[in-house]
Amino acid sequence: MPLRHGMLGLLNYKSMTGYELNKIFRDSLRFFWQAQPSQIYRELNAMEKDGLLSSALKIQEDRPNKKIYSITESGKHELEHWLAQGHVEDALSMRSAFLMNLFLAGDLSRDKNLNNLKELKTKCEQALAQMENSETAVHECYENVMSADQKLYWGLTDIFGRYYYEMCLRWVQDAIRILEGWS
Amino acid sequence: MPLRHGMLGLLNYKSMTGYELNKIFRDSLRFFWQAQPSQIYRELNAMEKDGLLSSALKIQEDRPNKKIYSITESGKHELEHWLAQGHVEDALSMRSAFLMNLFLAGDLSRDKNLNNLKELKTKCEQALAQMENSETAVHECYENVMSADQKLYWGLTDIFGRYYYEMCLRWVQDAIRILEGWS
DNA sequence: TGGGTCATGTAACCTGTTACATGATTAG
DNA sequence: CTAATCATGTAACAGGTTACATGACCCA
Repeated sequence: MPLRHGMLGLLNYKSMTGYELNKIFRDSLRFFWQAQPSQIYRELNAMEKDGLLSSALKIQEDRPNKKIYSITESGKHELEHWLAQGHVEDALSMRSAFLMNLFLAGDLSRDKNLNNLKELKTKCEQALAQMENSETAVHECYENVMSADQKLYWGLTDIFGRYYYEMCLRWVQDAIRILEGWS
Repeated sequence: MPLRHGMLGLLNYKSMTGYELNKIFRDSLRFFWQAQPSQIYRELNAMEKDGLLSSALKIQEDRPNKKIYSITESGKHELEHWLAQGHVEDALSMRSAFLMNLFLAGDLSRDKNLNNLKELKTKCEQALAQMENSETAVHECYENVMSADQKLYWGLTDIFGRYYYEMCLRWVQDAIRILEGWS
């Protein structure tokens, strides 16, 4: 359950609200996991019911009240147990509507397919350009809360992202060349 | 709905049973989409109810009876419409329990993390080795049913798979070097 | 005689998505 | 004056997972 354990891991850095968790998923973890606010709030309830979290209501006057969640001992054990698994099989398996589409794209005109691939090429370039700035994103957010070890592993996921986008760009360039050369 | 349209696309090659569809997902499409038999049978029912498929019962004596599904005109339109979308945004977004794990792996001992990465390295090498033989898999299955165009696009997904596994291998080698050089 | 293939599913559950609702404050 | 931010959720639905059930045939 990566959503649950992702949230657990973030709350292990520091206690926070559902709203803050949502921002982190949206701004920093979106490369490898996406979550809607509705899902986060539902999961927080379930996790508290399961004893992995405790919550404290903070009453505010100028802004809406907030519920600050903290990880419990039981939550820390659960997190460690999950982390030890490694989830290595998962790294090589993907689910891609895009590849499904491409696999079946023989029924579509080559022009349309070329256009789609060119659009993808642009997206790849944009994603790579954005990565140049992203180094700061998590950094700024956690500079003070993350240990050297934690930064190291964050860096490894960042490299994975770069490699992935570079690979996609190389692939889409090759694919366009093949389709164009083929007509 | 990639499952639905994937099934539609396969039934556009030729009519077949849920059992055969399941085998294709398991043997040929598993790189970019996975599906349980239960899900396939449920979806077949829904698709027939929606008028995208028709079915004919074939009674057999030595083996269990089978229900052979065929794509309808309405199903072909639906498929074309879905294919035209391209689903390009989807290509760059991933969901990976492995990367979530790694992102939070700072709480785990470096030894355990190194072991996990070495296991991944082996898996990458195996996946690449398997790919050498895979060229035959879909080929044998569809040699006769696929048009030249269809084979072309199948080839592009195959190249994507290769590139992906190669990228993973390069990454995991770098990651191991970084972790080892760091202690 | 035991395990694999053929062939169908059901039921319960878990996870993810979409649409909606509220209402104050603050910055442009 | 308008849009964004803060902060919480609910309800309904869609899609994916796991466990189970049936029963004959074929091969070692």
